[in-house]
Amino acid sequence: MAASTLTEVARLAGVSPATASRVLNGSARKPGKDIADRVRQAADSLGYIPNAQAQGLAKSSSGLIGLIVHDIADPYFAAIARGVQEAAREQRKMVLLATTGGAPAEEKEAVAAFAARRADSIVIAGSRSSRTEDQEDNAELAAELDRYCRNGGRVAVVGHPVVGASAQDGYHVVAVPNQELAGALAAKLAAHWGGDFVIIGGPEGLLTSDDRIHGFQEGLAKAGRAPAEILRSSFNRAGGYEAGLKLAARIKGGSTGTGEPAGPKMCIFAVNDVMAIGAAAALRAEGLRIPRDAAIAGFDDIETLRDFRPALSTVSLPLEEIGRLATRATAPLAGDGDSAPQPITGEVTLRRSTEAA
Amino acid sequence: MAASTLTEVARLAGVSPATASRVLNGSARKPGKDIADRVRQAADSLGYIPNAQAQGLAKSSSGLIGLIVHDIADPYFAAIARGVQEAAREQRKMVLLATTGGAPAEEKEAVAAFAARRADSIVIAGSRSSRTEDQEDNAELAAELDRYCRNGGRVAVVGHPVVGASAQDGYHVVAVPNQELAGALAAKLAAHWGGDFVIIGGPEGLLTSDDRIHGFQEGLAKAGRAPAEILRSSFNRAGGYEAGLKLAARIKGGSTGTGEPAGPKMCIFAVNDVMAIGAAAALRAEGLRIPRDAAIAGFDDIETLRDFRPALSTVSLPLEEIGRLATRATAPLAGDGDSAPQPITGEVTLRRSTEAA
DNA sequence: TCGTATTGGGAAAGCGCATTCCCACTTCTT
DNA sequence: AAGAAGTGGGAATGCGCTTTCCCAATACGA
Repeated sequence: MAASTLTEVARLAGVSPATASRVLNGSARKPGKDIADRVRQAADSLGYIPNAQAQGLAKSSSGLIGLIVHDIADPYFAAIARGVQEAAREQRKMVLLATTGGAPAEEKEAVAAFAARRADSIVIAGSRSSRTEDQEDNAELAAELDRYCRNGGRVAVVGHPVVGASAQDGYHVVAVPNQELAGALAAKLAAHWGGDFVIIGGPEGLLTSDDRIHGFQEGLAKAGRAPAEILRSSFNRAGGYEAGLKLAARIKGGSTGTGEPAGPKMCIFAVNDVMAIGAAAALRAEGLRIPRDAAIAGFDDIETLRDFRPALSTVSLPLEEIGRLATRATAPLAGDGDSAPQPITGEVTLRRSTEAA
Repeated sequence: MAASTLTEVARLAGVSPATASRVLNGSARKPGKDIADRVRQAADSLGYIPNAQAQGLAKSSSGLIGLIVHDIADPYFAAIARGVQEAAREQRKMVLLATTGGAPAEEKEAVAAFAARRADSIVIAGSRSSRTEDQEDNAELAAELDRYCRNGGRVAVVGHPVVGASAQDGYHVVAVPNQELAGALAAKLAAHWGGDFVIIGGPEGLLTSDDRIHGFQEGLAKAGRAPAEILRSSFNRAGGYEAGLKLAARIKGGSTGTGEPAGPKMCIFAVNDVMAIGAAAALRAEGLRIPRDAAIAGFDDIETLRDFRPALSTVSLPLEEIGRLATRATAPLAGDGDSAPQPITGEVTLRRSTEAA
């Protein structure tokens, strides 16, 4: 038994497919009440479910929102995804998910796939890369997005515009003030932390990471502090752990042999919470304690990580809201309010992990 | 400028649409090399992207996999989603996401929506409910799934079969041995824990929760221990916290006033990690320490929570693998190996949180 | 009363593609 | 060398739906 079609419903109800279509799937013209009832009854006696593909083909709009993330299991993206999902529901659309690991080439594929499915809009989350090795892929991604936009697609990207994408109609950027916030964090930290600062960053060229590093250094400078040393590693827990190990060795190297590290305590800023947690784990594994032996701060304020002890100082970002806003920005009706910059604000949240002993 | 169509490509290449279709979108018949090249060239000079909707309509299959979860931001589901996503990629399909908060009525909606989009298969993660209030919705969900299956859809459900769904062709269940594992956890815990056990469970009728509770009690019984008291609350962190507060009061109630709780220490089993973390946070907020004042164990071994201190004893579940297997089970080719039960195995993982002082 | 709007339903033409059938042509077979 | 088998391309149909256009029937004003 194949799914029943509109035509079958129409036949059962004794009307034309056109009429059936009009009553079942919202149309401007509303057929008479009696006829409508007959059709509706026929429809659910047959268990009719409209074929969205056919509908999409006919009115060239699919009711789909494409979401591109690096990794859906990363709580950062998961939180954004929840927001997107919520907004999608408001718009009565479904979300199509693509995970790319952050590679521009994959992102381009995803955009093409979304375009193929005639997704009404695309939301791209996740850091952009400005590495030279990604340059070509970025260009292709930009081209793909361009074409998608020109064909009436709407796209919103979280954080930075795609490198090389021309600002276009239907192209929105939800700007996240990474730099400012990192600066604010540095300022607050500098206010009651006398020691050196070290930054654990992602690979060079990861815009989000670079912005946060940059902002942090700026904040330090404004506070009259020397710039922090920068350790680069991968943008995830493993990267944080690895960097943490290095720092632990250094901290212990200055030890006086009493088991107590010597020298001024170090304050570590990891460019995201997950890395910070990794670094903290490494320190702990090396027998160091936080904040006794070193302070540590992250960025994002991931919900799942809030129960971590010592509580992590970080910058709270309204991730879910970001997802929601990005999605709403792509809603057709949002267009008239035009590209009013929806301002995302975060908040420096100091907790136990950076308390001076 | 609208997206270019196959016909336009064909015209540019000077061939018929049929030929163009054959060369561009895999067909059994391969046109001559020279013609193929011409077509391909025309295609990418026009930036042709096949319209997946039209393709789907024509061959009635969409290349879509529907995934139903309670909440994508819950790390449990996020992990499963990652597995699904991976498997989908293997099958060169995209995943369509629906979040339902666990309500059977919403799940039914989601299935209908997936059916409308002609998703090739549906993966349902998340606990089933057997509550009487959900009975009706469950029946409707089952009916919807039934219909979907009869129309050639394939579905896999993680954990328990949907209540009332008839075992059918194309209907797979990825069974998770919650009960056995909970029993094994109880056994191990009982082996070196003399005090009382308390279970923090989800609402009654949540099958996953009930199974874990049941299995735990069984394990206790086999070890010759009295059954544990059961506290019910919601299946998330907040629920765990709430229950933890109650338990904290109880623990402190027995206090001798020295700040040290008196009486035999209590071992808490929360039916999932997130609840366990919530409970632990509550105890800590009340000034209690783990495992000094109480032991606590969870279930799932959520990756993000592994850095939590004291390290949480739990049952490791291969969440990602579960998602992968569920998705693969719905792959057409997986059908010939028939419904060979893919056995999921977990592992009791004892860590610091249940160490006797 | 006739003629003009207006309403309400049906017929038909796509939407963009896959695919079946058909036809012209080449390559073996005996 | 003539017919059979095979090859490679095009015409046409249909997937299930929306929508424009058309037509009959009713409503209205003069």
